[in-house]
Amino acid sequence: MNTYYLTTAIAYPNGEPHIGHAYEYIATDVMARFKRLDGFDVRYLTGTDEHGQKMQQTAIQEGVTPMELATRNAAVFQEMDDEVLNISYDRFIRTTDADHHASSQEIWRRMEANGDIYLDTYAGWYSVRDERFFADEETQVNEQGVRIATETGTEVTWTEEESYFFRLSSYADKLLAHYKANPDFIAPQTRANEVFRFVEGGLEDLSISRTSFDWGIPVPEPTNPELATDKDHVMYVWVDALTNYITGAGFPDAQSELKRYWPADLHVIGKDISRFHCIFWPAFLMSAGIELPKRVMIHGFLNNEGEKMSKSVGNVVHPADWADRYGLDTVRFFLLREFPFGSDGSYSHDGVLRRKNADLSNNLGNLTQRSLSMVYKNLDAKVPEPGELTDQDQKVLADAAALMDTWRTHFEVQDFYRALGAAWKVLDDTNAYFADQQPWVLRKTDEARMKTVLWVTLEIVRRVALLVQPVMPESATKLLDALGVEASADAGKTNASGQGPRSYAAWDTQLAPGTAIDKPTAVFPRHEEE
RNA sequence: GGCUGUGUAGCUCAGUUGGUGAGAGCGCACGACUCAUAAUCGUGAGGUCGGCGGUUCGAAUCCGCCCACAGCUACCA
Repeated sequence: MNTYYLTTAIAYPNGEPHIGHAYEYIATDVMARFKRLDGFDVRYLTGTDEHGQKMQQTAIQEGVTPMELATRNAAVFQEMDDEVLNISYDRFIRTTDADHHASSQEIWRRMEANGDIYLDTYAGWYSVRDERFFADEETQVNEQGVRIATETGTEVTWTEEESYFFRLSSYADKLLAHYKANPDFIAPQTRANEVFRFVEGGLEDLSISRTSFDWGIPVPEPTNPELATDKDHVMYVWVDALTNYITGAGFPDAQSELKRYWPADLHVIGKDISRFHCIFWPAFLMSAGIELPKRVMIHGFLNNEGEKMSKSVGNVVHPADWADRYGLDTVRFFLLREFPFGSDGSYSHDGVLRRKNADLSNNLGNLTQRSLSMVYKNLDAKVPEPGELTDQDQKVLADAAALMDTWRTHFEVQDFYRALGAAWKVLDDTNAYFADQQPWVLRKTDEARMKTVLWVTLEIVRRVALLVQPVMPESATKLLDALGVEASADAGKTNASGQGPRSYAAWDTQLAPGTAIDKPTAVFPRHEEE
């Protein structure tokens, strides 16, 4: 069976999850469910990135240990995945997991064995009060002429500390060659361009350890005596964070049954961390002699009515609030249907409402309801037997049948926006077809023809319902229930979804005449709110 | 400043390698129908395709300049 391994970025759990996190998890979930329904052996990894100075500082402020803080906050993310978003991850990895420690130390050893790690000093703006370094742009010179950290207002001084470095500089050409040979490695193109230009400008070696704090994975004992030191180093968090992707595939256990998943097919990330995934990560892997992931898909940020989401503006949306207000499936649908994945998006209450009422209630929901109602009331609640198909029947059926290939093509590049657009075009046409055929008139004049029209319509609804299971698992399941399609698996939640009447393998298994249906009820009620 | 993009109907956007009179969805107006979730179907509104200039028989689509907006320009994550 073909494997498909995909990941989200792991969240830094020093704050609460917001709709931006949810966006990434949902999109990745949709991709994972799609592949499972399409018969792939899928593994979906998500989790939390728990080390680093900020976690340690936050813990100190709150009077708990870093581990306690991490455990508490990781649980918040995991609960959101489980109880709010219905995310079908296969493992929720925490960078504090024991196997991840082993994995991170092993990739470090391999990079070292390849001669890419050396000991030197790292210089930067250091705040004694905050006990941390600040990047140049995180500092400013105040009115007294003293350089301070913008965030905390404390004085910073130019300081050097011992650090291990990674020879990133020697990987620029190799990276460029890889980008050129693998044009789909980074998407969308505009993000890829940014990465190319950055690398073309030359790369500096990267400081990959810290001695100024200890909340991290210890650097393993060096084998090369020149690297020996009496200081305690922990890994720079990005070394450990990125490595989660191979830990999730069983690294370094050569016997692991998870090994079949590497190289990953897809890393889904936000645009703020493209450099780490498109430059540092492949360089680390090259150094360690590990295959590179096949693709990094970079999504955009969500704006609230065109404005950046921020705590100070007070327009931060909590996923649970949205799910409660509109329904989870509506939220999932909206986020993928409203704007292209890879572009920034803007959401608003009116926008969600329009999508919900127009696309879900009026279009898909009502098409289902009007056709099922006629069957229920006039045809003894049994799926009718179609007669000879007219050109019009065949046209709409063929358009619906073509959606599977269209979706596969678009999903290959995570173009959920166009995939959904194509499906809704078919639904638009089907509503027009239904109105044009006027089955309510045929009821009195030509019952056989009415049966054909109703069967054609229901068959198209079946295909669309089957198709949209990854996007709206709950609602699609209700639609398939209403059509009397025999249940199989779980709408893409597990690999069991790859076969049976609700898998994509059943794409051409048409709706069986004679199937009993229940009294239809609205699957997508219009939005009601005071 | 440099680099990369974007700028098309009220809104969100499509528009292959330049070619019949510039499109879709939503929203809006009017009309039709009544199977259906006050849903659906049809018609329409007539937008200098950011601006100027150029190439061409012909450009939203190529070239140049300009304007506006966004992103990137490394080690907090």
